[in-house]
Amino acid sequence: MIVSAKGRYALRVMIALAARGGSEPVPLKELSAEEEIPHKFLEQIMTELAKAGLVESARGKNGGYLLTRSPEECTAADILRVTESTLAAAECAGGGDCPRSKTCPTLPMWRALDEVMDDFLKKYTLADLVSQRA
Amino acid sequence: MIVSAKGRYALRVMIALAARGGSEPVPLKELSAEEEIPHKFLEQIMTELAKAGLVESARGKNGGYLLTRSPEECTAADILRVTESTLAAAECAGGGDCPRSKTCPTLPMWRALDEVMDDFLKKYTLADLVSQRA
DNA sequence: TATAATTCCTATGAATTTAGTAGGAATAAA
DNA sequence: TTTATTCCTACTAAATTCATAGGAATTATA
Repeated sequence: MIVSAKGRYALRVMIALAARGGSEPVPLKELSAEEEIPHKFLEQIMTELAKAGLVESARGKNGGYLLTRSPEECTAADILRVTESTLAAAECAGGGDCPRSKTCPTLPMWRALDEVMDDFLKKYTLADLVSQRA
Repeated sequence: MIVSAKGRYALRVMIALAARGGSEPVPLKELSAEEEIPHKFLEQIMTELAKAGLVESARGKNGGYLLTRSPEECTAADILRVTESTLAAAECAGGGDCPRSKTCPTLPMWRALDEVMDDFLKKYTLADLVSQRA
């Protein structure tokens, strides 16, 4: 049970963007260097974050990425929901497709765990996380 | 972020054993059929559970598996700790090996999430789970 | 003692997912 | 027109997950 590198990278990049606080787009190249994330991999991640509306991009020279919301209004849950194919603890938790779902003794637990995790991750905003930096 | 099939199988098998409540060893064959888990895969899982001391095995004819503790004293956390290679939300959470760990703004969150999940899973005993069955 | 039913052990393999790479087209500033 | 950037599509290597396979060791019982 683990958060993927993609998810961890996404979170770190978003924190880095929040820490800058600026209105100037930050080029991927800088983010990649700063956070030591492979350039092309980060490119894919930024694309997903942009599609989800968490960042916006500026193309061409002097382009880059910017947060679309204030750091107080963007949570770890928002970000991880984008990059993690599923945030569910067990895939069953979503699942209408499991034939056992009607009588499965573990399903309620998985559902409850999902909620606990989601509630937890919602409590951490980018603003909170930036202030954690040493 | 997901619990593996192995972990889900393990939990279900342990619940099935708890539901029987008996002192007769239950052969893997029955568990496999009842829970629709591939026989040879379940064999591996039972071996791990046995090594961890959660079940004991009886070899030879009329052999099988038995819980070593009462269902009230065995939690979902105990079981998943055995089968999930890591229960940690992010691998960093364990990590002395990450060079960022000293200043990483996300590490405290991952650690806290681990604790939340572990506390949650500790609250579910096999006795609780058996009583959830329809 | 033979037989049948079981666990134990070791190895292998297929499918999926994850993490990363590659090359170039489109866009925009200077 | 050059340069710096994002955008798009495809590919690939490695790891992990989910099994499968075959037979050895052990034990009850007829």
